[in-house]
Amino acid sequence: MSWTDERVETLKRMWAEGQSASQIAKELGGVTRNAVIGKVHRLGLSNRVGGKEEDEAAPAAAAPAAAPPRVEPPVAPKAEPVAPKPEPVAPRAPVERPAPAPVAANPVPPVTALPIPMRKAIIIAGQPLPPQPSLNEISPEALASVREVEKRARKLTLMELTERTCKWPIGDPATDDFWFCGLPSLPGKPYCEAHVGVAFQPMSARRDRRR
DNA sequence: CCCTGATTCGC
DNA sequence: GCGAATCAGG
Repeated sequence: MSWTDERVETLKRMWAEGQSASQIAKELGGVTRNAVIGKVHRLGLSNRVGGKEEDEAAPAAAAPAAAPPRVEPPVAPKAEPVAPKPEPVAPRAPVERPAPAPVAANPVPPVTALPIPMRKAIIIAGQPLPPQPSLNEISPEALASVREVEKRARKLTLMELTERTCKWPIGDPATDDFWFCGLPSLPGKPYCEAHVGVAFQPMSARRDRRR
């Protein structure tokens, strides 16, 4: 494989989006993460910050101003089928803010109101999300197992998931009370043993249990 | 052990 | 220019 314009473009885009070198390498295919990192450096965009190099006289303080973290509209936990190019939900990193927006419009800045910033309830772009079967469709044994396991869940965030961590979502995506199981996933499966148990069920058992 | 990016250096 | 090997770290 060679670095065609198109591949370089993809590299630049994903790197700008904050994707890791290994993720980019997987997307591109035919290259290792080392190759990606090497290319990144050669392109001179290793330092993910600063749109443009040097300029030391940087404005000492990037005044807080605290305006960006507005409440995001709750993202519907809809399963997104894996497509050749899963991309749609990636939150574009606002490299540059066009305009500060009408800050003055707000009479009294809520100093004490501290909006929870990190509530990235985004949809995973890897495997499809589990159907979250209703309780009466899960066998009592599996259910007990899952509840037990969820106490030991590693509570990973979306960004911390890898190919071998359980991607079973726990909690309400619309709140901060949300994380992913994160326990070791079964080889080739997106979930850990317990969650595979509730994710993949024989149709017969499923029908028998359904109301 | 899983992962991350940074650097080196033979090709 | 390329990227495997290696380094340094979480």
